[in-house]
Amino acid sequence: MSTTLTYPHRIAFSVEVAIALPHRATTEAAGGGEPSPIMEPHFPDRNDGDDLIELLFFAYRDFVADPDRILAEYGFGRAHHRVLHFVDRYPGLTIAELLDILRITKQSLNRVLKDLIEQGYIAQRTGTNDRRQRLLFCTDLGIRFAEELSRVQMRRVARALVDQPRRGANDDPGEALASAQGFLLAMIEPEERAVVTRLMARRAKAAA
Amino acid sequence: MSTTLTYPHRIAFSVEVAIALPHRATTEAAGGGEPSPIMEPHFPDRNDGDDLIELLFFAYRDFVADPDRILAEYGFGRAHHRVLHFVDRYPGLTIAELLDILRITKQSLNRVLKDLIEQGYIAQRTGTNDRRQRLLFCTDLGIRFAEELSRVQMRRVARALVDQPRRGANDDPGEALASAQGFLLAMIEPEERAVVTRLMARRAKAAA
DNA sequence: GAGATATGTCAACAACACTGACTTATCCGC
DNA sequence: GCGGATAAGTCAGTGTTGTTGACATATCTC
Repeated sequence: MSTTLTYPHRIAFSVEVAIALPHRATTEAAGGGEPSPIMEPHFPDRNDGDDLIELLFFAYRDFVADPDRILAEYGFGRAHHRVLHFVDRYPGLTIAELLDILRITKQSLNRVLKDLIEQGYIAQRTGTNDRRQRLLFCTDLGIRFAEELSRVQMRRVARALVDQPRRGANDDPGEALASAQGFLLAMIEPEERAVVTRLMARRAKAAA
Repeated sequence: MSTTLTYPHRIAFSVEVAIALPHRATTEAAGGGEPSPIMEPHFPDRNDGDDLIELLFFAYRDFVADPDRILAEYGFGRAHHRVLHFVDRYPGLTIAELLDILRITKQSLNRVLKDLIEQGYIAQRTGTNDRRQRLLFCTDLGIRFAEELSRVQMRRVARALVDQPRRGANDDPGEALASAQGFLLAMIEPEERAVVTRLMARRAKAAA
């Protein structure tokens, strides 16, 4: 069986220019007299940066539109999805951890969490180490719902890696995956990157 | 002057597995009898897809947090930013075009647009070809404000391309830019990709 | 036992999206 | 030039999701 990869849309705008400056220039080594400015990376052509900013907007717009359609059928919103997703993927998450992930207030979280608990998608258990904590878990119903929502987003992401226009010899979707993960991770606030990787490592560990 | 590129955070989770299937398998060519299923791309390891989904969430979360801080000082919100951004980058945009970009209702747009017009950031001109249209332009004030908001996002994106962990020989930030643009474009709804590239091409043309 | 911490809750409010209905100005085809 | 379609503006009501501020309860830690 022969298969063909199709690249339906090639990028029309210029991508040839590179970032001129590294994150920090090591000018300190040169001499002692000059002040040591932190060199900011920048785009030689502003349009490149703007294109990326806009593409992120468009990508996210369509990325959330998929689950939104399903959520509407259930009478839930995006906020419910986010909670369900993280509880599904990180069983035993505490309220405090969830608040730090979502960056919302306790009151905002509680509203949607209460909906999900009352309707049987999420269950709470008192922490064993610390009985003040409420550990969050998905019920079977919750797992199935999370799965259904995940499916459409997974499909879009997988398709993106396949459809993604290829540059030169870099023709491997595994490369595309690593590349996309690297870029998105680097978009996260630097001090927060370790927090995110640690969170995700937790999942990898649980699977093993 | 010698410079060093620093790669502060390497990805800890596995990225070695590839997408198994192309967007559409051309099984139609083989025979007539079998139904022709549309083969969906998928992840051999679900965790890879989930990681990407979560990274997109975290990246977007921090990406919008930058301008949000500035907007709060001006008494504006995210919705104002989106309008200002697109009007700034695509002068002469019509209401209908803006609605299609933002995917919101006329009423939602009007509320924030009115704020921006009243406070002198955006001006309207009646269309010349079609006098029903209201063409949108940024005032000098609007351009400066858009620039200020753009700067922080541009900084994050440029830094991401430099900080992004490199895979093998692929050590060029220009490559990283093209790669990120390709991925994000491919995340857009397929029928909409051409619309977006056409929009962006408009800007490239205007610059020439 | 005292203070810190994790969580839950009440109330009010703001931003931003929605629907539905209606108006005005303009364009385009006959 | 008339009539229907189209671009835009507006009024009114509603829902989701975020916020602040204040306060209660249970539990941990010292």
